[in-house]
Amino acid sequence: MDQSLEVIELELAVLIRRITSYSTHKKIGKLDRSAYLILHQIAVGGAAGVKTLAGEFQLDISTVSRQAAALEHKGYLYKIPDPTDGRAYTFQITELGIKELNEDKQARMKRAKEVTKNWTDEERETFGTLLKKFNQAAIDV
Amino acid sequence: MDQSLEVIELELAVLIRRITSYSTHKKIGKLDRSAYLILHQIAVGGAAGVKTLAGEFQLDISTVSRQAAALEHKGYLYKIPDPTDGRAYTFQITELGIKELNEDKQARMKRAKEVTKNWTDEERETFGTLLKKFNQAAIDV
DNA sequence: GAAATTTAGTTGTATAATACAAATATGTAG
DNA sequence: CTACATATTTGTATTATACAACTAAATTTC
Repeated sequence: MDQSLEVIELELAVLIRRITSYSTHKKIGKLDRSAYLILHQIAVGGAAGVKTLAGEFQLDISTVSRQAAALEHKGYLYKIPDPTDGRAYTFQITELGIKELNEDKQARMKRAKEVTKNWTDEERETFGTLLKKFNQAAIDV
Repeated sequence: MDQSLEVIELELAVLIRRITSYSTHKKIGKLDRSAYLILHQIAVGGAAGVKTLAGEFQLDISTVSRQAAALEHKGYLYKIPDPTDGRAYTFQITELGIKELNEDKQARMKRAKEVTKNWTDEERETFGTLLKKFNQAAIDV
């Protein structure tokens, strides 16, 4: 088992390096990773406030506040005042936001497709499943 | 296949978020990811200059130069002048560097172990293999 | 072989993502 | 009503990074 753990920890470090390197050089679509995840989360989970989003991404509220404001500015999100709490807002995704999210998703899938072009379908399937499982488990570690 | 690619691209984005978040909050050992990868590379692949290292990590030479200088300052690396080229140096790892690298590796493995504590040995094995395969393929994408 | 060009590395500067702290405005409890 | 708590925004500092300018040494060109 230690053998596998050794591979996993090293390759995770390498993966982060590879992907962050890639994303600084060749921008994927118009969205950076944070923007992509925020739009995805809202598209899937519905309107949410910065506090909720920050919790989900384990980011500081101030960071998400700026990111959401930027997305609002670009017309991908709009603010809905909470009718029961004058301090609170939720962000909802716009049509343009959905369009951009989908374009970006296609670009990201394309990249994943290129990288895994010599893989079997089963390998891709398994990789996705294990990544998801890892992420799920990594929430509270 | 699109289904798998969709999972992969999303979970990759989430993974980066999780891990970078983790590493800003709970520092693993004394080494950040760059430092860890540089020490690992030199420990495994032998002494190397900043240009070589920068190529391997797809980072700018100036970035690696600073990182290597920091590691030298901490006593984890030392500089060896290239006898055939007065401009060039290679960095070699010190005993202290090896010690620190191993401690860090243990800490990283421990974290990977925690995250995958409910996995089967086979899943860990497969995950490591596919991560490695993905990284290998991602070099030239 | 001197001048021009290239190369290895360092240092200066700018940018972007982030956290933490302070500020604002609204809500809730005593 | 006053004090405290909460949701969000804004100010400031840090860090990792890239790009550009620089230094010194090597190589090429004439």
